[in-house]
Amino acid sequence: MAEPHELREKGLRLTPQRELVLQAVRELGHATPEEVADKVRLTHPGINLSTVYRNLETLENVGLVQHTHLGHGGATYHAAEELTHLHLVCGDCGSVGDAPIDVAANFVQSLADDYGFRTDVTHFAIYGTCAACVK
Amino acid sequence: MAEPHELREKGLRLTPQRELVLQAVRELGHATPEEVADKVRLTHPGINLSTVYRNLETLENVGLVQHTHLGHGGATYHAAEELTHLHLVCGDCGSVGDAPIDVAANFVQSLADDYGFRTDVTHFAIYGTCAACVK
DNA sequence: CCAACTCTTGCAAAAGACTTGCAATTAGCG
DNA sequence: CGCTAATTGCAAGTCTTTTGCAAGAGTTGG
Repeated sequence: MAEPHELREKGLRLTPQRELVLQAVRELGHATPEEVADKVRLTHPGINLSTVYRNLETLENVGLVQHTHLGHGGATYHAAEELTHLHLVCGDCGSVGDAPIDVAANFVQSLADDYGFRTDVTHFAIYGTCAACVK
Repeated sequence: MAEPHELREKGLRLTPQRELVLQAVRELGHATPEEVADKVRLTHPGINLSTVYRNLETLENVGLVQHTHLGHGGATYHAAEELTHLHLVCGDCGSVGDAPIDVAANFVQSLADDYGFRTDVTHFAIYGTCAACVK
């Protein structure tokens, strides 16, 4: 096995906690630190919440995960591979839908052209009312 | 004077604290609850922070102010009249720029057409890097 | 103008979310 | 195998926002 483990490639130590946190983020799609901790605890009950927070931060620094703000208070984490969509947060029912980034392409372009603003379109959630609640 | 004071029209009691909070939000453009409290305290030192929180909530319920998420943790409040622009939050320098809503018109339309999602474009901040920091 | 009825305020405590200091543990390297 | 530095667990701490409750006001009807 010549697979140097992605974590090591990033210059990180390979600890079970770290792997579990990354795996949990990937499996959950998007989740708060608390949810990640719960997920991890299913198989590894002893893990500490601050370890989860620190690992999320570390993993974000090396680009394996990323966080987004879904409106309320806390951040939500995603695996980097998954950041190919926008989040449509419904203020009524709280659901989080997805939409491909392309939908925003023109918008992003306009901001760049008119304001010189380089938009990180995956970082923010789009807030509104989902189709189901509009009815 | 047949002016029934906008607050009373909304069915709210007219208290000095309430007026001051509303006025502070209007003068500040956009501000966190903490900032509103500081502003109000300049002229009315005794006001309690929880009163500010409660009034912001009350004023939001009747539609005189509204809150937006600018990325980090806390909410930011705006006078309802002012919600005619987007917020461009720079992740580098933390500045908050404005852009007219029109820039997002196409984007909003696409989301409505393709996903039936009715976007509240003023509720979320646009995250990215401002022109100054891009350089 | 007064009394009664609610809505509001202040205060203090509490809850929630995240951070930090520190000692013990452990991964990675020679 | 043994060392060094990164990492973990734990506890305490910070910061922001919320909540319970009694005291204090704004309103309305009389």
